[in-house]
Amino acid sequence: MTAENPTPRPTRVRIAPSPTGDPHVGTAYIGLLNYLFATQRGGEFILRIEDTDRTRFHAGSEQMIFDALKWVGLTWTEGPEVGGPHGPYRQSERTEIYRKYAQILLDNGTAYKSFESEAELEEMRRQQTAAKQPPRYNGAHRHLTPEQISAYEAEGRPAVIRLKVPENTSTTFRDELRGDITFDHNNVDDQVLMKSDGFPTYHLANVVDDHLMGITDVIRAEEWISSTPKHVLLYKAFGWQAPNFWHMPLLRNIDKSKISKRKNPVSLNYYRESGYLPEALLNFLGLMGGGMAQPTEQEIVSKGLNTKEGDIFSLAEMIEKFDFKRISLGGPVFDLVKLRWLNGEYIRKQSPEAFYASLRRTILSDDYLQAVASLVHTRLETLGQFGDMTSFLFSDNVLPTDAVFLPKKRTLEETLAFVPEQITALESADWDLTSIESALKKLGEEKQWSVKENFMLLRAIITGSATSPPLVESLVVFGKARTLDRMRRFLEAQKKIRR
RNA sequence: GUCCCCGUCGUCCAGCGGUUAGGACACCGCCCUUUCACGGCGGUAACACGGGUUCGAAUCCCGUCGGGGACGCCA
Repeated sequence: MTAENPTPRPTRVRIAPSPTGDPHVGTAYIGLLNYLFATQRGGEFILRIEDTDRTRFHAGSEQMIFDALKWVGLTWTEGPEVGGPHGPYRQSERTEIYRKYAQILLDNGTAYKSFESEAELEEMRRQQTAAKQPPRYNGAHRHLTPEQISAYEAEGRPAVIRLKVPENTSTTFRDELRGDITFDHNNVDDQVLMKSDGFPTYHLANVVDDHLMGITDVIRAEEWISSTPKHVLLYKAFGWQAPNFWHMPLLRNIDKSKISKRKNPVSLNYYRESGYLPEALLNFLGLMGGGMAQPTEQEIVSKGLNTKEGDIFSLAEMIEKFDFKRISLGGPVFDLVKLRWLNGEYIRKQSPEAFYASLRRTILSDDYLQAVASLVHTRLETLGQFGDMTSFLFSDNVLPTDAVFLPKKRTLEETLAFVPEQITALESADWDLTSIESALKKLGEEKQWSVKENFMLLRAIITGSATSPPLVESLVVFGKARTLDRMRRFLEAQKKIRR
């Protein structure tokens, strides 16, 4: 049952991000790891878009993912846009393929149709949870007769296709970092493989695609361990050789929970827009998990290294020295403080020309400066006032005093409780004038905050002042990632102050 | 609740049966300096706990505890 690897195949790995929002730092992390793995073995690193969830699909997301990965310096040889021999590389364009393979499973008895509605399933899980049972599909439609199936279909009831997990056995697979892991099938659910909308779930799609695309090694985050038995079962059901599995530790927040936007800037756009150098970010990501050997004492002496230089390395050095067998399994905390130090090291090492070029590429780009200029054009009397009016757009630390941000008729408590609501509203807004404005106004109406209170609070948080260029226009210029980050930092700062 | 993974300074890593348990970030002190930053020097700080195995355990085994993840017609 253990995945053996009798015939050596050329290494092929992939990352499979989902276009549901901003490009995620975890995507860059897993992307880096896959890239290193492939490059070290002379293999291929491919990019596949997992867009099978229509409800979470976000239009601009795919392009942002491409841009962000290129920004950090990763390149792939097959993918959407690039093409390749195993396309299409967008799962939404492969639905016929999944349908065909789902039918194979139906035919060979390793999957079955299931007709419960989502509401019924929800109720089932609710009862199980209430009874302190693990929530799990109860298998009611596992053994439907052909007649019953026809009857349901005649009724026009939508069906999903589920994996028929064999009873009274277990699945063992090898994790290349951890060794054998066994799951009793009592703890493996009859996972939905095809949704009623005709799209596959991740589980089916990733197995079919990985096989068809010749993926030899699946390097993904640890959160996938518990669904790996389902994938192994699928490979078996198809009679395919399973790839090797490498589960990487999860990046963590300061409190050790899985990294999340609530507690940590997680959008790669944030890092780009607030002036992190891509080499520094990549270097930092390479530090997470400890795949790089630290220099020995002799090396430090013979090469005249500063001790801290053991933490500083380029992509090329990672390709040369990164060792997957060295990866430590404890989830690393993504520590912004150390990232900032590292970034500072990179900035200090730049030539004056390179440093200036970096500024011109980001915080002082023509695009940015022009956008900022149009914000204050009619408001200043001398050009010298430009800085006075726009400094908040060029600062990283802006903190309003109570007197500035606290609305006259609101308590501190309700104000600090309202800010997270603003954050949530802005998170789901497209970043343009009308979307931002309507998101904020809608929230204000729901929560009985006047437009004035609502907007002045936000103005204070973002600009540090009660006077500023037009708020929403300023937010558009400042950018979504930085705006949200500033709001979260405001809350953090308040928490510290009040403690 | 069930299953799975993990457990060395606050954080990131080193250690892989015998070390005064090492480095980096952060923090503290001193030096450099018109200020700040950089830089230099020094310091505080960890093997979760309990049993084994062994002449000897941070290192191997078991248990406890702790942390995390998964349990979706999300990925």
